[in-house]
Amino acid sequence: MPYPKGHKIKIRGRILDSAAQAFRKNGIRETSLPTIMKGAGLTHGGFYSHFESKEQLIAETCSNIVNHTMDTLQKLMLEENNESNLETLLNFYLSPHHRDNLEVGCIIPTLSGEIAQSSEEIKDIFHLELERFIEFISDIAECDKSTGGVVLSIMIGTLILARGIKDPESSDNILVEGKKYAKRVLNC
Amino acid sequence: MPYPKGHKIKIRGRILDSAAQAFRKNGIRETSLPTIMKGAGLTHGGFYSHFESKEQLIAETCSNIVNHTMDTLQKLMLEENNESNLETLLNFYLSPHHRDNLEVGCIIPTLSGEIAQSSEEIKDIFHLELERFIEFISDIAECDKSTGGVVLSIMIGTLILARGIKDPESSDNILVEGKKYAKRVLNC
DNA sequence: ATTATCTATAGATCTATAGATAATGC
DNA sequence: ATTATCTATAGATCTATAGATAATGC
Repeated sequence: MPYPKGHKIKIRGRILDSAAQAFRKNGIRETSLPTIMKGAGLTHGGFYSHFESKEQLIAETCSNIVNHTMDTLQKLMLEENNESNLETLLNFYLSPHHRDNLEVGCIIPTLSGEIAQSSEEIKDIFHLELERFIEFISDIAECDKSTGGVVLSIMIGTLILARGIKDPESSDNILVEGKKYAKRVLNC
Repeated sequence: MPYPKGHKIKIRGRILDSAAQAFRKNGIRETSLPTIMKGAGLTHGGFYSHFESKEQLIAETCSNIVNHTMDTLQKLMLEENNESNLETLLNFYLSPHHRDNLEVGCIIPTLSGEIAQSSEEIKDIFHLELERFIEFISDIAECDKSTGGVVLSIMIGTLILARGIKDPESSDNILVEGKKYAKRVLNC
C-alpha cells in the first residue's frame, strides 16, 4: 500500500475544511476549485479523485459546517463556568467575534441566501440541517421546537443586522439587544 | 433627436428591474449581463451604453430594491383597512407570499450574505439602506431605532427560517410565531 | 442625421478530464 | 508496484469592447 494509511482521507478532510472557510468568506459559486485546492495545499487537477463534482463537495461541506458549529457549542457548554447553556449559546452566537469572522461562523447567515438559489439536492440537505439545529437549540433552551425556532430567528436576524451596521458601537448594541430579547422569549 | 424623448431612461429602468428580479432569484454573481439584458428584451452588447460596469448596476439595483420594498409598504399602509401600520408591515413581510417569491421580496434575506462578501462600495451602500430601513420601521412601530432593529432582526430571521423549512404547516407556523414575538417586543 | 442596439469577438476564468510524474510501502 | 498528485488542456461561459446595423425625429 503506497502512501501512509489514512493519507487520502486526511487530504479529503483538508479539502473540505478549505472549502468550508472559502465558501463562508467569499460565497459558494464565487469560490473556484483551484482556490479550494490551493487552500488545502494541492493543485486543482487532483480534485476529482476525492469528489465526484463540485456539487457533491458543496453538499458535504454544508453538513460539515453545521456539525462543526454544534460541536463548538457542545464543547463550550462542557467547560467549567457559571453560565447556563442558553447563555453560552447566545454569548457565542451573538458575539463580536462571530460577527467579525464569517469564515469560521454559522452557515445560516452567510450562505442561506445562496443555498435558497441552489439545486433541490442542496436545499434538501440544508433543510435537514436547519431542523437539527432547531432541535439542538430547543434542547439547550428547554423549550418546544416552535419556541426554539423563534430563538434561532432572533439569532440569525441579529447577526445579519449587526454585520450590516458599520458603526462598532451601534453594531455591538444590536448584539446586546438581540440577546436580551432572545432571553425574553424564553422568560429568563 | 432620434428615438422618443425619455426612451433611453425607460430602457435603463427596464434593465434595472430585470437585474433586481434576477439577482434576488438567482444571486448577483450567478446572474450574467446577457441574462439581465435578455430579461429587459435586449442583447448584451448594449449594456455599456447604459452602465459603466456590472458593479455600478449592482450598486444601483441594491438601492432600488430597498426603495421598492418601502414604497410597497407605504402604499399598503395608505389603503383603507382596519389594521395598524405595524400589523400591515408584519403581515406583508411575514406572509407566505413573501416567503415564496424571492424575486420580488426584501433584499436582506436573499442578498445580505452575498453583499457581505462583496466590495467595500457595495457594502457601504447596503449599510446605508439598512439604516434607512430600520428608521422606516421605527417610525411605523413608533419606537426607538434600537427596538426597531430588534423588530427587523426578527423579521429577517423568521423569513430565512420559514424559507428553509419545507413542510408548509411548520413553515407557516414559523411565520405566525415570528409575528407574535415581534409584536411582543413592542408590547402590543 | 443621429442615436441606440446588435453582432462578433478578445481575453480571462470556470468545471472537468486525460495522461504524465512523483511519492510511498512492500 | 501502486496510488496520489501535477501539468496541460478542452469546452463553456463571463465581462467588456469595437464596429456594423437598425430605428427614429427633423
